[in-house]
Amino acid sequence: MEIRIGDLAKRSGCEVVTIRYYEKEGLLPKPARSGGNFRLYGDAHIERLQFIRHCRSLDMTLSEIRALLGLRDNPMQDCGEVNTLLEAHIQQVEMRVSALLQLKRHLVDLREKCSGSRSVEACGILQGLGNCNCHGESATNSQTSG
Amino acid sequence: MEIRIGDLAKRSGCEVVTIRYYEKEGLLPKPARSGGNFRLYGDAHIERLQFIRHCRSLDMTLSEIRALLGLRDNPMQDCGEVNTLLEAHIQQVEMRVSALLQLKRHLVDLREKCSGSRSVEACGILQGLGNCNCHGESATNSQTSG
DNA sequence: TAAAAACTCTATAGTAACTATAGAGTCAAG
DNA sequence: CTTGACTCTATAGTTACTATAGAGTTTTTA
Ligand SMILES: [Zn+2]
Ligand SMILES: [Zn+2]
Ligand SMILES: [Zn+2]
Ligand SMILES: [Zn+2]
Repeated sequence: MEIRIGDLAKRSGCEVVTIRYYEKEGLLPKPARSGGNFRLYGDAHIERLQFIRHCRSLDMTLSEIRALLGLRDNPMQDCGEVNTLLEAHIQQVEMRVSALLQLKRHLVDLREKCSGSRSVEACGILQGLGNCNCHGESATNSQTSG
Repeated sequence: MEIRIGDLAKRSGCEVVTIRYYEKEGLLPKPARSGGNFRLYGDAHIERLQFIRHCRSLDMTLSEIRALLGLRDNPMQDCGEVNTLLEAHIQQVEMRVSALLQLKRHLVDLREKCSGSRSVEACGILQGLGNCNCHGESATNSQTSG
């Protein structure tokens, strides 16, 4: 039961180019090839790709996923590392959420500063963006982007 | 009162290379140069960079910031567009937060599935990552990354 | 005054996880 | 036998930077 890359893409909800990209990155093993040099995938590939996509839908990085796949490929090990990785990922998500919530409070504050349609020059939003004391004194590099 | 790029970096909490990058991207106008070809900045640059950094700390993209700077540079306009842009940004943040919260519930679910230290092969976490029905039937491409 | 340290310059490549494009080859149907 | 759908490789672009190389400038120090 061998399928081509387009079918694998449909089954996994993953674009064809992305599958080739995962192969290049070493997450998916190189599949067999047909006479015409087309990739041919079997059940193991399908399942592995679904695993990867599931992890991606949980916002894990490819490097985290690589680590999980590595553990999965050595099934005799203790699963403590799996727990550690998951725990670290949960904490990252929590931190990101609280950063975004703080950021949103700030944005909503800013929105209040415009009391209707007037000139850009007088708009409290742009003024608030220019000279702001909401982060403390000087502009800090408290980046939250990722 | 002209300062060099290193001083501007210190004042704005922004790296030197980033300042040059903003110049290349057209967010900061090209400054005057000294005899030795060093960039020389004045008050207008300092204020403009602080504006940019403030917007960045609110997770705005450079393209959003470019739009705001464009409005700021034409002060006679109606400020409706500023409001629209801010509103759209707030909504993006809200969507990202709710996506992350959903994701976190999922991760916490998964964490429950391991009941202590055993082999990777038997670990409920890895099994949960492999065959999961939590998103519905097949893996959907409900990506939340950005 | 000369050497050393600190700063600045340009240009280029790398990061993450893809997406888009060009140009050629393969396969099934009409 | 041609059309269309699919696949192949290789390369460049995306975002907002970061890192590096190699050279020139300014300031500090001996
Ligand atoms: Zn306004
Ligand atoms: Zn602020
Ligand atoms: Zn376990
Ligand atoms: Zn799941």
